[in-house]
Amino acid sequence: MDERASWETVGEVLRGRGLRWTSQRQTVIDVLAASNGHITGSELVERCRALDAGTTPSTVYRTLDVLEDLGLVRHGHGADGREEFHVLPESRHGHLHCSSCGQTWEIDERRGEAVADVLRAGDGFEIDIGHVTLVGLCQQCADTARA
Amino acid sequence: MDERASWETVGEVLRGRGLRWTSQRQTVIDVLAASNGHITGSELVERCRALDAGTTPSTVYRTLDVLEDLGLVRHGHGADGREEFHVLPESRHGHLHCSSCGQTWEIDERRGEAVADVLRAGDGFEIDIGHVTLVGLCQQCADTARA
DNA sequence: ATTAATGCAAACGGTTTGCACTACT
DNA sequence: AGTAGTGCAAACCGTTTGCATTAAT
Repeated sequence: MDERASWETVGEVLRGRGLRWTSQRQTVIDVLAASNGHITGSELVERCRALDAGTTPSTVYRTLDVLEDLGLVRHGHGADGREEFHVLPESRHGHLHCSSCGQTWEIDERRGEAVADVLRAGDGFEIDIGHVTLVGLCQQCADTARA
Repeated sequence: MDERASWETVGEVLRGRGLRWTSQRQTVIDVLAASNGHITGSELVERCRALDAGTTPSTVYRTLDVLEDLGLVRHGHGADGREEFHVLPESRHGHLHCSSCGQTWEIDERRGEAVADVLRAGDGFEIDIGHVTLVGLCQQCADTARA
């Protein structure tokens, strides 16, 4: 009991809690495992549909809820405000989104810690760096803008 | 021409651009001027309706678009991903939202600069600190959680 | 008189819900 | 058999759009 959830053990963990292991959940897990660590709700739905054409949004979102309970994903919000899910296990990282070129980068743990330090030093705020996507201009676009 | 917009001069600036100064826009401006610097789209609609019961969402959102063109507001996204408008002129600041108690604080310019420095130092990313609301735990809630 | 702006109502996209049905345990 | 999970369709919320009408210039 009280097993740690991971992609391989989700099934058992679910069953251990009286929940069930279904092919739809399998599909969601497959897509999450193949994602690069973050994905929006609707992207997830699309990709699931690619694997299983019968995928329903409601099932996907409901599955995300239980996976969040298990600690396998955490939700946040992307640059445009849409729900975004961070796939665990992974280092707690944040995201940078360039509003000019549209690319997204990760903020590695070290740099995230530095940001957290600044805010903590200010007034003790414990930031959850992974909850939102920071927006701005990447070096390249910033340079272009200055030129 | 090329006038700088401000709450007092919006009317002239609009007219200078061939646009019009209407009572509905007046209402939106009134609400914005009375706001504490940030407000969501739907909040704005509500408050406008309080002043003028006939306020329509479409008009409010369309007005926000032109005000953004004039540089009087900038849009971003709040903790829950909803559109949030920052009212100018004001120092470029960010927001901190405590996911536990729900309160929101401002990140003053100095601290925002410090955060920007960290990211700029990392890879030259020019963050727009005002575009998103950072989420985490305020000191009080963080302490409670630790206890 | 022009044409920008409004109000309405409908459409949108992403997400959530109620409910009868299916299928894991 | 029991009940968690599903699929569907409809509802939701905030926001956007088309279009005929109103009103600022």
